Parts: sequence; C-alpha cells; structure tokens
Amino acid sequence: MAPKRVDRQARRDEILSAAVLLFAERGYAATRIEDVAAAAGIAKGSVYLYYESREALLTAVFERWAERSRAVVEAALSGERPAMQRLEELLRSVIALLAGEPGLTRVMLDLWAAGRRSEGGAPPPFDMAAVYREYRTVVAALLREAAEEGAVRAGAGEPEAAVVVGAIEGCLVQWVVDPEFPFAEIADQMVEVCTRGVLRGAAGGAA
Amino acid sequence: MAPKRVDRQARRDEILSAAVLLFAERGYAATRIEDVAAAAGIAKGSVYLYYESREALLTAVFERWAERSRAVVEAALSGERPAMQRLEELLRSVIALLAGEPGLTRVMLDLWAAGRRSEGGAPPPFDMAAVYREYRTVVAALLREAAEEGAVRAGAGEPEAAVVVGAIEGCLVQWVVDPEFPFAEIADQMVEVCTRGVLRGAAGGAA
Amino acid sequence: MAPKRVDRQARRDEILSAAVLLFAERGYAATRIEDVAAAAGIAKGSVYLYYESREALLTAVFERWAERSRAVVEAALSGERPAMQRLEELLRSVIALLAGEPGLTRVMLDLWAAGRRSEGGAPPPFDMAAVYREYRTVVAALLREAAEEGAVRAGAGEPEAAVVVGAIEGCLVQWVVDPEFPFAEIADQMVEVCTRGVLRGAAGGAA
Amino acid sequence: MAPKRVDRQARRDEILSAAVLLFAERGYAATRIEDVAAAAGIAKGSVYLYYESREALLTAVFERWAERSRAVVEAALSGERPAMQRLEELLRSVIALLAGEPGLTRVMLDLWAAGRRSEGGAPPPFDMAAVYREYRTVVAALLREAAEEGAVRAGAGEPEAAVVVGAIEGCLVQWVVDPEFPFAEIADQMVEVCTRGVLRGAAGGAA
DNA sequence: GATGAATGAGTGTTCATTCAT
DNA sequence: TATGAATGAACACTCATTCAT
Repeated sequence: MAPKRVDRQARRDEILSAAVLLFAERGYAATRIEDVAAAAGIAKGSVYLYYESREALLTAVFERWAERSRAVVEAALSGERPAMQRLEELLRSVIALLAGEPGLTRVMLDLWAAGRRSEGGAPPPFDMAAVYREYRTVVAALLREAAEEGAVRAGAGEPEAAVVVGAIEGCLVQWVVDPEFPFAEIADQMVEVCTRGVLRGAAGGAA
Repeated sequence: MAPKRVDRQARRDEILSAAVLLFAERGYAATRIEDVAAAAGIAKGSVYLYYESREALLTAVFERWAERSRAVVEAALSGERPAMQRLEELLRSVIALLAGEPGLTRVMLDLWAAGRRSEGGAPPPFDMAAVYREYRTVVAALLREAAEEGAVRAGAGEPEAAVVVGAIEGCLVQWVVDPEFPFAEIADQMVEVCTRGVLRGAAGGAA
Repeated sequence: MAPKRVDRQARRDEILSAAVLLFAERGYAATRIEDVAAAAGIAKGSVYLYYESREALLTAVFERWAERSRAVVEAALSGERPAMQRLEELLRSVIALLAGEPGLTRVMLDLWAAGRRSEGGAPPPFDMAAVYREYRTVVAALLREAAEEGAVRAGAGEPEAAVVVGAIEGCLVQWVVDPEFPFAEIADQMVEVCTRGVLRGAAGGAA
Repeated sequence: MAPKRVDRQARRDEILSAAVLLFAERGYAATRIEDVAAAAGIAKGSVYLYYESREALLTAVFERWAERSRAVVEAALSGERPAMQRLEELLRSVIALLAGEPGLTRVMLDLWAAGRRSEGGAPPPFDMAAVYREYRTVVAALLREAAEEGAVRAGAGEPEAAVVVGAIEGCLVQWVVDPEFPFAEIADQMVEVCTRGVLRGAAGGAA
C-alpha cells in the first residue's frame, strides 16, 4: 500500500546520460546494454524498465538532441532584429549548443547512421533527414528575408542554406573525427565564411 | 611477370566493390561477411584469403577512398593557375569525386565512426583525422597563397580552410542522411558561398 | 473466527482462477506471473503472498482439479445400485466434470507434462500418475464387482479399466487439441463403446 | 574446390534424434538448444545449420511422427480383408508404432501443447488437430464399411470413431504420465474393449 | 586456392523472485 | 498486507573466424 516511489523521468534521464556518454566514447555499435546499466549504476535488466530496447536508447538520444536543437532554433529566431542578424545568431547558437554538449554531439555519427537502415525491414526509428530539411528551410527563409532587406544577394535560397548548414555540420564532422579540432574556437570563421566568403574586398556590414 | 598478383588484386577489388556496395546500402554494422562473399560470388571462407578480417575490409574501403582523394587533390593542385583558381578547382574536383562515387561516399559514415574506437583496446585501424588535417593544410596553403596574390582576405588560414572543407563534408552529410538531397547539383553554391559568402555585394567578380 | 483465513482463501482462489484461465488459454509455459497478477487485479509481488512460486500455482491447479475429481468419483460410487450402473454413472460424472470445466480441463496438458521432469533435479511437484492409477483401481473394482453380478465379462480387470479410463482421456485430448471437437456431445458414445463395443449384436442392457 | 562433404539429411536426423530423446526425457520446455547440441555431439551454433530455430526442431519431431503415422495407417488400410479386420489391424499397428517409439511418443505431450498457442501472435507451426481429424475420418469410414458388411452396429460413425481413437490416445496418456504403465501389453484389451465392450455376452466372436 | 561446415564467444531480452517502502 | 522497482540468471540466436577436405 506504500508502493516504492521512484522518479521515473529522473531515472530515465540518468540512464540516457550514461548512454550518451558511452555512445560518444565508443559508439553505439560498441556499447552493450550492460555497459549502459553499469555506467548508470543499475542492473542490466533494469534498463528495460525504462527503455524498450537498445535502439530505443538511441532514439531517446535523438529526441534529447532534437529537443535541444528545436529550443535553440526557436530562441534564435524570435525577436525583431534584421534577418541577417537573426541568422548569425542562429548559427552561433547552434554552434554553441553543439560545442556545449560534446557527448550528445559525438553521438551524431550514430544518429546519422541510424537514419538509414534498409533491407532489414524495420523503418528508421527517427528521421534525421527531416531535421536537416528543417534547418535548411529555416535558414533559407532567413536568407530570403535578408535579401528583401537588401542585406543578402538576391536569389539566395535552399541551396545556399544547405551550404551554410553544411559548413557547421562539416566542422562538426572534423571535430567528431578528431577531438583536437577546435570546433568551438572557430565559430567566428564559420559565420564569417558563410556570410562574406573568403575573398578579399568582401562587403562591409556582416559578422 | 606475376600473373598471380594480377589475379589476386583483381579478386581483392571485386570483393571490395561488393563490400562498398553493401556497406553503402545497409551500413558496415549490418553487413555480414557472408553477404559480402555472396555479393562477390565467392564462398564465405574465401573472403579471408584476401582480407584478414571484416575490419580489414573497412580499412580497404578507406584506402580506396583515400587513394582516389589523394589523386584528385594532386591533380587539382598541379598547374600554374592562380591559387584561387586552383582552390576552386580542388573544391569542384572533390565534389565531383564524391558525387561520382555515391557508394564510396555513403560509407563515409562508417569510416568516420571507425576512426573513433577507444576503451575496447585496439587503436583505430586507419586515421580519418589525418585526412581532414591534410585537406585543411592544403586548402589553408592555397588560401595563403591567394592572399599573397591579393585575391583573398589577408589572414585567412586553417580555420577558414576548416570551414571550406566543412561546407563540403556537411553537404555530404545531408546527402548521406537523405538520398534526395541534390548534392551534385549544388556544387556551384558550395563554391560560391565559400568564396563570396551570402552577403550582397560581397567580394567582386571572383569564383 | 478467522476472518483473515476466509479472506486469504478467497484471494487464493481468485488468483488461482485467473491462473487457470490463462493457463488454459495460452498454456503454463507462456503464462507469466505478471499476467496472472494482472488478471487477478493485483500486483505482481502480491501473488507471492499467496503462492510460493509459479510452479506452486500449477500445483494448486492440480489440487483444485484432483479435489473436484475425487468428489465426483465418491459421489458416483456411493449408493447401492448394481456395479455396472455405478460405473456408467461414474463415467458420465467424470465426463460432465471435464466438460463443465473447460478451463481446468485444458490445463490438463500442462499437468500431464509437469508430472514428468527428470534430470533437472526437483521431483515432480505432484503425482499425476497416482490419479490415473486410482481411476483404474476404482474402475477395475467396479468391473470385477459387475463381473460377479454377471453383467460384465469375467476376467475384466485393470487392463480393461485402463482402456475405459483412456477412452475418456483420449477424447479429452482430441478436445484440447481442437476446441471444435464435441467432447460433451459424445458422452453417450463414450459410454456405449466402452460397455458394448462397436460390434453388432452387442448385448442388451447397457447404455 | 573440394568442399567438405556432409550428409545433410543424416545430420539432421542425428540432431532430431537427440532432440526427441531430450524432449521425451524432460519435455520441450526444459530442453535447451545447447542440450540438444551436446547430445548430438556438436556445438550449439551448429544446430542452427540444420534447423531454423528451437521450434523448428519440435515441428520436425511432429513431421517425423506424422510421417510414421501416415505410413502405418496406409499400410493397415490396404488389402481386401473385411473392414473390421482392417480396423483391428489399424489399431494394432498404431499401438505397435507408438509402443515401438517411446521417445517419439512421449513428446506427444509437447506436440499437443504446441498445437494450441494463441495470443502470442504466431499461429501454431503444425496442425495436431488435423491429425486426429484424419484418424477419426479413417476409422469412421471403416466403421461404416463394416456396418454395411453387417459386422458393426448400424449408425456407428465419427463419434464412435472418436472414442476408439481416444481409447488409444488415452492409454498413451497414462503411459506418458507413468512409464510403468504397460501400454504395449494391453493392446489386446484396447482392441477388445473397443470392439466388444466390457459387457458380458456382448457381440459374438468378432475381432 | 576454394569451400562451407563447424565453432563458441558474445549479447539483447525476458521473467521469476526479492525486498524496501 | 500490498506494491512494483530492481535484480540477474538464463537462453535463443548470430556471426566472425577457422580448418579439414
């Protein structure tokens, strides 16, 4: 009549954090449920009280990241500043988010990979492609707005947005592949190259 | 001469091609040695006559790709054109290489992932980080050269190079994650954004 | 008196009934303690307040059935009618019992199976063989009595009793294996075949 | 080029025999794949080279038994003797088959049980009910034929057939549950009770 | 060289049972 | 007494690798 009380969500988070740590360290493929359990300080079977399966853990990582990502995007977009300013802010926010969560970020590789899956049967448990689609849409919208405001070259659209998004993700890749890579430290250059390019005599106002 | 050699190499290549195909399709983790053997039209055990282990196959994929990559870089760098022209050519070549080998390219995910590995013991069987380091070095060198020629903003160096390299890799990611993504079709925008940025009136007639 | 007792027994019965239902539906092997608990409307752990173990549940099913069975046998045997009449009554009672408790009956399979068990170590928790031994003994006794009364062929004994008992159990098997099988509906034929056989010109009085 | 040769069917049979032995001894539920492998003198994984799954092993037992059963039935039915003679022969053959394969026979329990399965999803992997349906059909046909020949009571049909079939299965149950039970030894009584019943003076010299 | 049967370590998942509340 | 979270032994199945032929 006095059932044991447990903060389910808290426990879920603990487990997930342990999983993120391990996934980041050695990758999803090399991480056993038992490792996660041990890292979370519980028994193997207990993981299943909170997550349906090993894959559900990866999905949860995706969700944690997607949530963070969404929050950052929304925060960056609100406000009345000029579009270009909001874009720059968005880029800096995303970079800061990624730089601030190295664990979550290094799992990205596995999230990208899990988005695939064919043959086997089961469809991917989450839609990574949609995330990038949305990023591009948002950035493209800002670019168009900025073009209207005269700040950006007319005609800039999704392709340009893809490159901007890509620049960040691509730096991320370099960081994931090489922890020495100074991802956080080159935020300025990411923004600058995206806005002004590398050529000399680039237009004034930006960055 | 060494007819056996020729034969042997041919067979190695066949197997590797089969492996690339499968790795691209379903990922390294989901590809069994037996699948590779079947796709190559040989028996499971025979794979081991040509490759030490399953992982050696992935390493070989890396090597095939690194080789192609090196060739492209070298080709793009030679010649006497202005540095900026060579850089643009390099970017276009790399993009063309990637776009032209979708299979190899989609394995990139697994190559990135295999570059990690800790705890387990064995060190990564190949050094992905080195590849990007080299890319950056080459691009940075071109940027500096171009700066001396007055084409590029003074001070551009490794960080800017990282962003340029990242832009391509980041678009690659979007393509790998979403086969619908028009990677090859946005080559121009990759180059343009990297060189001139998105701002209006940025850098003159270049690119 | 012992209100707790009453309560306790009532609860035990509820749980057991839930178990019988589930065992009948999907078999003992496929029935989890948690299923039983849920079906009984209590928590998993509470089952253990009433039954030592999962196996104890099966044993209790056996006991419930053995009890019913014993009651029926005793009821059928009492009285002063001719032995043959008592035998027929016994058969009909047992058939009615089984037909009237489809749930309990369909668990028979698991009770038979649990009677085995070797190697593992623990001896069977209840003695199914003894039940059939007793059935045979009772029936054989009736047959002998009936023989003395001139109703039954002289010499009929345990073997004949086994066949009579078997006829019922065998029909039961057909029913358990195939719910469409009209077990209850062929009570007459079970009795008739056992007493008069199938041959033409069988002696009068029976059935 | 000289692939190892193995008599696949022979190996399958060896494994199956080992399985039958163990299933008979301790039941399907208590028999681990590893036990079967050990009993067959091979490694765990090798079992899977010959059988898809643990359940496939049980299905194979069913098939081995169904095959034997079918052969016996066919053999008993052929010939030109009076129907009643063929029926008796059929009964004796089936009894002999069962008595001669104690292992196979004691697995019957698990075959009966596996014929059920609900809820879980997957349909039963084989159809035990169909076997008994066929038995009844065959016996009923013989009874009708015998009735036309004047040997059997007019009107005897499926219900009577069910009882006859049941008598054998029911004795089987008693044997399975109690290895001491003299199944083989009471063949005569099974036949006699089924044909002439137990009543005195019942049906004349038949059987 | 080529084969594919054999191996057995490795792992996700289940579930009876325990026990703190 | 009742609960249900926690445990961890158990087990089916997979697959890289080996090796007899």
